[in-house]
Amino acid sequence: MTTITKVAIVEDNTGIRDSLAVLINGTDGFRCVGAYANAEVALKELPLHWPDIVLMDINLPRMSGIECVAKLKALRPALQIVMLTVHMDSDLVFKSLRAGASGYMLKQTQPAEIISALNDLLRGGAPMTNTIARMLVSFFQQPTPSKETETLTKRELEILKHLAKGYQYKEIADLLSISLLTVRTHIHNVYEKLHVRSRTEAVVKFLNTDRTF
Amino acid sequence: MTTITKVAIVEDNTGIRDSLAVLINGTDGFRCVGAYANAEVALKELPLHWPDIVLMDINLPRMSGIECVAKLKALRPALQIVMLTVHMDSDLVFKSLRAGASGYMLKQTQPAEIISALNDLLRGGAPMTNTIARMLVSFFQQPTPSKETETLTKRELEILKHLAKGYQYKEIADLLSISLLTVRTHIHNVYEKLHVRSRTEAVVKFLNTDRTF
DNA sequence: TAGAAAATAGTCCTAAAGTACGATGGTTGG
DNA sequence: CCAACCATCGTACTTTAGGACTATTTTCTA
Repeated sequence: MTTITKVAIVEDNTGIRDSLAVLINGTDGFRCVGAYANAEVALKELPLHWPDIVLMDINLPRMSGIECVAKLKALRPALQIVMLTVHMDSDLVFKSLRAGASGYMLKQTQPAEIISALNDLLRGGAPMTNTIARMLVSFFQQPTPSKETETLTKRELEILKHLAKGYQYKEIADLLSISLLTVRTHIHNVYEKLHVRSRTEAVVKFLNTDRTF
Repeated sequence: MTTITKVAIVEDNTGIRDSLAVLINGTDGFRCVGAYANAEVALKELPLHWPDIVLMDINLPRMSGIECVAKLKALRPALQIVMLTVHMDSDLVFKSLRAGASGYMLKQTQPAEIISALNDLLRGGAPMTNTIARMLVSFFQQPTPSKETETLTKRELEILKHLAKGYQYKEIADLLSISLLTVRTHIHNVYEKLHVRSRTEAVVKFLNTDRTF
């Protein structure tokens, strides 16, 4: 069985758009089923014949590619989208991913790599440049230095986790079958160890360090 | 100039450890400068002759590879560490990254790919399997569905951000040069829109959705 | 096994947060 | 132009959180 993967392109530069279309149609197993110059047209046309994958430019006139991704994903969550861009702004990368993009490539990428990115997507991967991979990894590494929560005891950490879920003293006391007063004592100790003075500060500090719950 | 990249191995399985050493020493530009069977020895020996890269097994007797990574990174932040493992548990992946690992590969990876992972690291990348890349991307995508914060007005969002920094009503009022009463009204409206009943709940919801600040 | 650390519980008091209302300009899109 | 929304400020009241202490019982661990 030779399944054809349908790919659509959203890119305002005519030259690049056509090159991509030629590249895709020239590759076995892929077919370009649509090429649009802006987000508005894409949003109107794509739902008529859904492709499997969309190559999306970020810099589009009026509505940005990121906004377009969000809207497309809302309509069809299974759609796979790879962002294409010239610059690699970390802010845009994260926004794209949060909007629902599954990959992020630079426009100057070699044609062969574009194709391997598509194949990667089909195999359940998330194609991206190595710089972007490092950016994502850095996001997780960053919070580590602040090891203040490591000094917390098990019980204190447990209570802090409940705090981070929005429970109030009395609720935590009931959940753990201990006195409200004990809960308060623990929380007081947590505040001292984390050098904070309120629930919210403690929770923020906790969420930024121990993202393991 | 031919710079040699020094690589060390921490792996309890003798066979795998030796294979890796042979592979590395057999590759131009790389040299295996140490191979240790457990975390304790590695922690003792590595600081004597720091390598550029460490290949770290996750499943080690007693102290886990993750803990070892954390300790090594604390001693030498510039050290690059790639985790090696048989299974791909998402929890372990995130914990490894948070501990300071820069890459994450499976043991059954082809020798050639191990080497290309090392090269990727040297070029500033973060070598990982495509499944793991997708896991990282999914982490950012996940929060998106909850679009409740989108209904907030600019002012409400602004105040919510201050709440998320731990400021209290009076401080926010002073910062924005408005009345404490106004702050309270805004926050009250935020609570209604987010369907929460306390600062902490609102902040948690906010941090889980709008990680873009 | 003695000492330290952790978990438990308490009182008294103050400050902050939250609820439930009402009200007034200003802006804006249909 | 008007309805809807937004930002602003207010009163009266209740509830929760937090500070500053003290104190007992468990549970580790050196």
